[in-house]
Amino acid sequence: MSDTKQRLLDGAMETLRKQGIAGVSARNIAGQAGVNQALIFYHFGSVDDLLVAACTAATGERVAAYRERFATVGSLRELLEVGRALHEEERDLGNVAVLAQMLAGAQHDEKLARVTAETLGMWTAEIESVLHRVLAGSPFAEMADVPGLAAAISASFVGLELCEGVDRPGAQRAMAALEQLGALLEVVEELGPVARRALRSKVSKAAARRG
Amino acid sequence: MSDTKQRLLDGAMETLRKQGIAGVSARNIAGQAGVNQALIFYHFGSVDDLLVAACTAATGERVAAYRERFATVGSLRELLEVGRALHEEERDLGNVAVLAQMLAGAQHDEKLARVTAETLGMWTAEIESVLHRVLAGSPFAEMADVPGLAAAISASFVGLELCEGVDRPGAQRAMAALEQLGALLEVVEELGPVARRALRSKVSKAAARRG
DNA sequence: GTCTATAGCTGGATAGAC
DNA sequence: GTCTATCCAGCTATAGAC
Repeated sequence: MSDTKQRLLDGAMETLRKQGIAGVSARNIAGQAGVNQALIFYHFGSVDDLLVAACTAATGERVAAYRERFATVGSLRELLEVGRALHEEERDLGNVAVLAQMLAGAQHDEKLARVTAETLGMWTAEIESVLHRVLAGSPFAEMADVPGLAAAISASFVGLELCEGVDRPGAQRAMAALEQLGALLEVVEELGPVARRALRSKVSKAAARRG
Repeated sequence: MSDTKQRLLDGAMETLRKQGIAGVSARNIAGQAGVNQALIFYHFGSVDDLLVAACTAATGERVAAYRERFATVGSLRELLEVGRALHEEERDLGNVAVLAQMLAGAQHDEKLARVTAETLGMWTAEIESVLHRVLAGSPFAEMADVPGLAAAISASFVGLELCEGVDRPGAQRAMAALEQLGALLEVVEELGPVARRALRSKVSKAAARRG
């Protein structure tokens, strides 16, 4: 990978971070990367294609960096703790913001939508594998839709990041509330058989209502 | 309110809906509204100010329209059901998408950030008041941070909307998983005193860890 | 209040020198 | 591979006729 290509990939991410999807342009990215604007078209063909390439490359790196940390998680509470730490670090690095901006842009950009779905999928798959491990042998494992739960967690983090940008105290309170919910789930895991049966029945009924 | 001003307000929302925050421009909005582009500056001063005005006006209308429906909610499960119905309707109308685009734009636009925080706050306040009513007399009421929970629910809906744009099946599965979680909370509400004490203790410990 | 016209800028993208 | 120069479209915003 030539130095210029790498600088452009980094510059694209940095621009998305600092200026958002509305601020992405060939000139902004080239300025951030410290290279000539025309090189974007020489190396990547278009701004859109550079953005796609940059998102693909960046996410692979981040997920790999966190895989190790996810591997140490052994309970729901720990998952939420690691999740919060991860969210805070990634937020400070600006990476959750990048994903949020990608998602916003992807709503009206087919190519960006494809790569963003992949990016999101990488995180969700990581969360899902942790959930499977953490929920092994718990009453949830037999009734919960683990992939669905993983997707819900991903989505919530994205939403929290965006909300944090306009109301930081509110978002932090929301994160704390989700941790309370995690603590609650742990208690449910330790329920006796009667309550467990009632639980399963209720959840089944809810599933039936959805059809 | 003159017809032109109203057309511009509607046109701004419609543009945000159809083209996203990156597609917002005086020409796009005026085209959508079917009026001359220069009138934006005559009536609102700038595109940014029009956007702010439009968001303010539109949200007030939507929240008022749903207040009645929220008022009939009497349980957590019902809240999730109304929430899902509301989300589907608002999604089809494109209103959640508008909020998501506003949040994305607000990350790098001070004026938009202020009005978006207000918009988000209106929805969160509505959810919060329902939560207070629904949780009255339940074990949650004494320990849960209801405003935090309301903020978490708002944030999750925003995240789900964005994720739905790139992975609809995944987002729908996530929504279903959240409903399972709601069914679960209802069971917890019916716990006996022993489990309830254990629950409170766990949640307190989690709170202490957060410091 | 609404229009046309336009200034002045920034955008994507390309041609062609080196 | 990288640069300069440039085209043309689209952008915000204003001036001035009506």
